[in-house]
Amino acid sequence: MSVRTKETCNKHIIPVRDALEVLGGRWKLQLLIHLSFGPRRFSQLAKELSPITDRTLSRELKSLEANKVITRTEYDAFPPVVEYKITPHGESLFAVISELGNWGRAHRKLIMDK
Amino acid sequence: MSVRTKETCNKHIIPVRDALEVLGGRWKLQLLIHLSFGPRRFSQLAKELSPITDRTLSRELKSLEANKVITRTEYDAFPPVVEYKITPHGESLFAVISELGNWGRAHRKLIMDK
DNA sequence: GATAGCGCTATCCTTCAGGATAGTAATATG
DNA sequence: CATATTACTATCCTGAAGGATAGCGCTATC
Repeated sequence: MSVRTKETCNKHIIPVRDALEVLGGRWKLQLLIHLSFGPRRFSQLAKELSPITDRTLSRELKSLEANKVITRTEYDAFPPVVEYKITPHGESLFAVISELGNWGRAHRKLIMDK
Repeated sequence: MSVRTKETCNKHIIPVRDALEVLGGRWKLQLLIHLSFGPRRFSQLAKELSPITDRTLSRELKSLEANKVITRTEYDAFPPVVEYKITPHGESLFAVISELGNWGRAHRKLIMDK
């Protein structure tokens, strides 16, 4: 352990932020969970996550893909067929999601009880 | 396990969201980490988290207090003395913060390499 | 009497995530 | 020839988070 400069603090904080960013926003978590049940096509996700808009779904998928948490596979067909699928790296997120859920349940209990 | 209706999905998602909300935003995580080194006064936090504004610091502290993650203690003095301190419930967050950090570090490595 | 110190609150402003709506390419089907 | 289908993109708009700046109550010190 080194001294508590702003820099050493940030070194601890940045990876936490990175993780929070991957999960952040209104849709990424839901998206991930739906994809955890198996690969999905764009329109299928749009239905399952309704009322998400196409624009937003498209952006969120790109963000997850950029973070290598899902893959995008395009098949040569018309109308287009594109499949989204969780990567092993994406799977590894579920351990921490489950920890967040455990804390969240304890939290809810504490807050609710008087 | 029950069927995968929107409702059962949400039941899993909501506590995760609760946890993410407690940590969310630009400052709460930093605030928590600084408080993990010991109780702090308002102006002390303002300096340590500079360039946070008073307005924002005040709101963030209230949010953490409402979530019972910190306590606020007011001493009878002038100029005012107010002390903020992590609760045991707040301490319990650090386990999941550390998990987030671990995933974040692995993530950064994966994304950076090639 | 002016100024400083602490822990705020009030007002105004900017930024940005995400919603609403519409349009596109290329083919198949009626 | 019109229409449907799929996976998007383009444009415009709203609401909410958070920044900038100023002020307040009460006392102590110069």
